[in-house]
Amino acid sequence: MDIKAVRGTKDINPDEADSWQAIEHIARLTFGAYGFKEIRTPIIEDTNLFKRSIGETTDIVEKEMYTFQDKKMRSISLRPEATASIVRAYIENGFDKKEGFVKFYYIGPMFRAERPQKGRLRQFHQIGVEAIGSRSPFLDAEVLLLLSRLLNNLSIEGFTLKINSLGCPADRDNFKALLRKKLKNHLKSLCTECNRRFEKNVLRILDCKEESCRRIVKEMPKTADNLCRDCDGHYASLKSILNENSLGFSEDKDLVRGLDYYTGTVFEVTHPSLGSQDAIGAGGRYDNLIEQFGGKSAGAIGFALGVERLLLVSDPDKLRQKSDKPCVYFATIGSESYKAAFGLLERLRANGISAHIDYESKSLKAQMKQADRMRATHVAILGEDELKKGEILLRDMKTSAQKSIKIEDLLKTLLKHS
RNA sequence: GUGGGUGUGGCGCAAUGGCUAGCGCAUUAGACUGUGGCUCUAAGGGCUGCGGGUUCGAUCCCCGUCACCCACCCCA
Repeated sequence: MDIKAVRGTKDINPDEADSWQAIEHIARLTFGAYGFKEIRTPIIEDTNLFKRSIGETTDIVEKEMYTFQDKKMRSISLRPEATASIVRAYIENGFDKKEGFVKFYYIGPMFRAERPQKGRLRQFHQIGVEAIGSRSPFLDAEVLLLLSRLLNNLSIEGFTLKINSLGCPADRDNFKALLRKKLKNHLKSLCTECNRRFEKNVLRILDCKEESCRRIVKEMPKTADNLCRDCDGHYASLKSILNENSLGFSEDKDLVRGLDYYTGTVFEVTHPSLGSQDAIGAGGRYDNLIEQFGGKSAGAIGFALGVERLLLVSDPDKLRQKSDKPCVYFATIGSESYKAAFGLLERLRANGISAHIDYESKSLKAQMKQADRMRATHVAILGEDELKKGEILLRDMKTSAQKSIKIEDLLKTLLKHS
């Protein structure tokens, strides 16, 4: 075929979909325990929503969005992330005027037109949470505890949680000015990219991986060391709450995020097995965003996990919940037996038992093989002899034990196993 | 967007400027006339990513293109 899935997108086949469902299931249970409720927002949004939240000069908005004009010439974009949509929905649906404080989670596809790489697709999927309506450091702590709990529940090991604080917008402006002053004499030693960043987004220089830049950055002041009293107190409280609750983390004073709306606490979870795209999740506070969009001023914090990246660091066997529910395969010999067995399928299925049959009149051996391959717990063998006696041979595939039972007792016997 | 690598049955990989493009796994069938996993035997399955060029002849060499992988970048 000459038509293929578009660049950076892929199919999730049933085998893999099992793992997806497991991740989503575990995530929903974990979120539920922490009081988060699902919210589903549209995949397309007004382009301005992203321009004004993520920031016009960020790479995401500048060159990675799927943007098009609809028939009325409105600029529409596929969402590159979910926080902006959720803040929009929070305000548009009046949550700021009602309960004020909400905990939302979401699961769904995001779109960024980047060059595909391992762990980086153009349509990728995120699982995330947003808690809106509080500035308490206990909320920061809870969200981080939730993040860590979720990763544990997913049996993911060996990750690192890094945290930092950027401070309030005023802190950030002061810090940017301070940083520019200190960096001014070093411009010649910084890479060309950082020279551009100096004007565009000074904070990013702290993040540069260039060896020469890193040496200079090492000597630079840190955001977390230049916080106002409130922000410093908030950050200190968060750290002590995390310690009191035994959550391991490491402080990374150079951690900055690429989206403009972040303020205060920021964090990132990385996994060493992922290579260069090593962030499996990240997030932070955005205490200014709700107000900025015209809502009632409210603190907020959230994170997002990349599902494809979670899968890369997950063990599919550990994810797959071992179901001990019976799964019955009907093996038949002869057309009369087949007809009878076909009718029995319905009886079992109506009672929630997974039941299967072959459609190609294969040999008994082939049917057994098929049953084995689909991990059936039982095979119900029905031949002309059994049919005449009104019995059926029930074989337990684990123990290889089989016994003849009355056909009408089949359902009862299987239900005993579930 | 930049640089490098790869592209061969469903999957993982060989091979050579020239005879019918091989192997492992998987699939199907048989050995075992009504019984899965192990073993053995056999069979089916390929426009060698796509397009062009060089050549008597290209899977191999060259150019383009597409896709994937790795790094940069960015980020989840």
